[in-house]
Amino acid sequence: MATITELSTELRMATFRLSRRLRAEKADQALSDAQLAVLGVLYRRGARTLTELAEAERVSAPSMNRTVNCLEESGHVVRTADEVDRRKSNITLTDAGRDVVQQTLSKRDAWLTTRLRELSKEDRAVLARAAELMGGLATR
Amino acid sequence: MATITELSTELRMATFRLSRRLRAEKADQALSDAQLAVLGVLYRRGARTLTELAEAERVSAPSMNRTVNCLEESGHVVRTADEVDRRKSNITLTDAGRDVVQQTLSKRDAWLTTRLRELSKEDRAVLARAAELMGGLATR
DNA sequence: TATTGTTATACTCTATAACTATA
DNA sequence: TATAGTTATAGAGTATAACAATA
Repeated sequence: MATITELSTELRMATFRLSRRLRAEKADQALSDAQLAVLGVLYRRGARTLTELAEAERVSAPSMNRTVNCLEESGHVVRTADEVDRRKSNITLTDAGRDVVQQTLSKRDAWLTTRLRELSKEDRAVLARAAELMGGLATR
Repeated sequence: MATITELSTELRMATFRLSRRLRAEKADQALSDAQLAVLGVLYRRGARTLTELAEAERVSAPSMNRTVNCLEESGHVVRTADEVDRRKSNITLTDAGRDVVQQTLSKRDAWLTTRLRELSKEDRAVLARAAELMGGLATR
């Protein structure tokens, strides 16, 4: 890779290409991408407030509120009033929500996991570090 | 990174996150992602019919029809009746539509280049290799 | 006053079903 | 009959503005 500009173009194209390919592999049609993303955050990081979820997904609070409402109505999450700060409500996964995450994550990652297995250990280490860096780029 | 499945999840999320951030860099904020994607198809592949655009973006014909209507009203595309098969209409970019695509591509690269300059030479090398690997994954 | 969450409102994207025009 | 496009209708995700409750 000769220049930073060239790296930029290559990384942009590779990111869009992989993103598009991964989106095409969407397995569970019952839940939307936005809903599954929220369940994923709660699954990996535990209970979160509405504001925290909105920031994590970089959407507005009213937008996240609507998504959480849907998830609450479908029984995948519950709101619990915060004991200390009563303005807050902690949003947690129900057993059903946890099951959905566990059952769907493997489906969503099946395509990618299969391809990652074909790579060397060293290449996977590169991608692991790259995932961290890409996450950092996006939040800067 | 303990398992390949975990790497898969992290890489997928990082890819979606960076993809989303890059998509936010556009020449005209009034254009949605779906609209810009259609302009991109027309820019790269030339004139297309409604059905072809719907298939390219994997959405229904009515959904694409609505998106094309918006683009037509904003002056980014034009419909031209097909001379041979009068059921069809060929959708083409206007000069304004072409400008938006070109300006958006350079704006995205500019954003990414700025962030890449803040990284170490080693981290950029990781991303360069990762871009190659990601490209390979997507085409496999 | 500031923060957290919600409601009100509006726009886009998405879909399926049904319709029109043309082949 | 079949195909290309459109209209009708409805649900989800997005936003901003304004509000209520609490700190």
